[in-house]
Amino acid sequence: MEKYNKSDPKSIEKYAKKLVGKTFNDVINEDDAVASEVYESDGFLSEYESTANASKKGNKGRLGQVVEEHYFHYHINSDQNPDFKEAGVELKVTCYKKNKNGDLSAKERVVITMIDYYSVINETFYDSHVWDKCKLMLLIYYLYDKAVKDRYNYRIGYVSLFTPPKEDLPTIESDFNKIVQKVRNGKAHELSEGDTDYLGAVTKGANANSVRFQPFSDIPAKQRAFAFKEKYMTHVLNHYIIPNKDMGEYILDENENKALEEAVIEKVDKYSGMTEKEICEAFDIDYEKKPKQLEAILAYRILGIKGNKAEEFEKANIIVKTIRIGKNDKIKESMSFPTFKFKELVNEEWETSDFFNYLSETRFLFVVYKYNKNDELVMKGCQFWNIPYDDLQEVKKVWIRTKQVLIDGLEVKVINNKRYNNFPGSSENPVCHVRPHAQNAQDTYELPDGRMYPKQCFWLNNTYVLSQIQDRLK
DNA sequence: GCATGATCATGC
DNA sequence: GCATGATCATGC
Repeated sequence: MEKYNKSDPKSIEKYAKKLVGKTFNDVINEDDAVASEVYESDGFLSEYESTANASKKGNKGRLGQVVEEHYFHYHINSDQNPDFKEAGVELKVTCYKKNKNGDLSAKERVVITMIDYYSVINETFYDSHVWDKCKLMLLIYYLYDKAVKDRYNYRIGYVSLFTPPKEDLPTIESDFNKIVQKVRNGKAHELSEGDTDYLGAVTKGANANSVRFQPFSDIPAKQRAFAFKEKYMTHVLNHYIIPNKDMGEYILDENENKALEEAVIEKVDKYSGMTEKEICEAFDIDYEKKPKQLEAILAYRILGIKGNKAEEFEKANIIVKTIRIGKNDKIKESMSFPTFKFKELVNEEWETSDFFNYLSETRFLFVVYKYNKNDELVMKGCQFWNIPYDDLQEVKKVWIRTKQVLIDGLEVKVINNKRYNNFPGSSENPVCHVRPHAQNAQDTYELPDGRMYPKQCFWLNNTYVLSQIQDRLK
């Protein structure tokens, strides 16, 4: 007798839920009789052995194969159909982790399907291949644990069918359109995960040399796949897979039926031209007390958020940055980022470095204010931004120089109790530079040669940031 | 006025 | 206590 009805999603889910609490070794061990039959008749044994060998090398995705072969007993298909074809269900085995504070978060993106640059340009979202593969997924979440040596001993914690909720669909559709538009513009090689909110174009291939042709340009583009981004999957886990979690605050009403970015720009635009003081009055905030970070607070109030956290920004990995343009039409300060550890940076390569990942995966919301003649801050509006491909190549130069300076040994001169160094400065590159970012002189990290030195970070040059602000906001 | 070093303030 | 956003301070 069949253990589940392969044309009924609910039946598949019910059967799959019995996986909760099991490790992958449990799944294999409990599968004795059937498995050996399969191996004998299909020659699966050799294939399984190669799987085991691959997993020792840390090959990912193979845990999914264990569930497919040893629990559902279907052939692994690499064809374009959903895994459970009759039910239209795609199986995704994915990973979550427990943070120090006890919160759970997704450990990885969920890759949906490779992007075929030639066929995707003829698709619209709801008849696209990617929608076909993500509209109904069976998510099997296992807990990542650094202490567990054998990956097959990871334990499955949650199993659930998942359909992207209605309120996310306009945003996901808009993400899809942005990606496809870049391909149509012959810019597939400039795609970046930071271009979009929930659905991203993630690089997929052995290394940076895994490239493909694209239809409207001769420039080879990296292989990429559609994927739900990591932060989006964290949200899915905490709000749909695990019920009853505190729901947080949302910018969009469930029935608003708008893509996130469009809705945000619209809301903020309603206040453009108003002074900070006037916006305070509109929201009953005491301007005379002038709380710190007032500009950031106002941005959230305008978006209908009482606190300083919007669920949509969390799940799209959007960071809000306030920008103040001076009366002289210049931005006074450069833009800082998290500090880096000297000893870690020297062991990184650019393509896999922290800063590369941060810049290419993060999307920013610039909220722009400008000082008027009376020295009042006036709201100009907002824009979403992520670093353009060409500019990221400039950052790469600075990053590589920084690494070389650390390898050669940082040169430090002390003048008037200030330590001057030879990290790349702001006149050296149009896009970014390296500068201290610490609490004080004692707030240090160790250099590769053992000296302690004040924490530093990469900064985007103030002139560069200004050049990225849309004219309508200046 | 700009480049660069230094540090404050807030919130978790 | 620390990360991070924000801004000050100094010298050329």
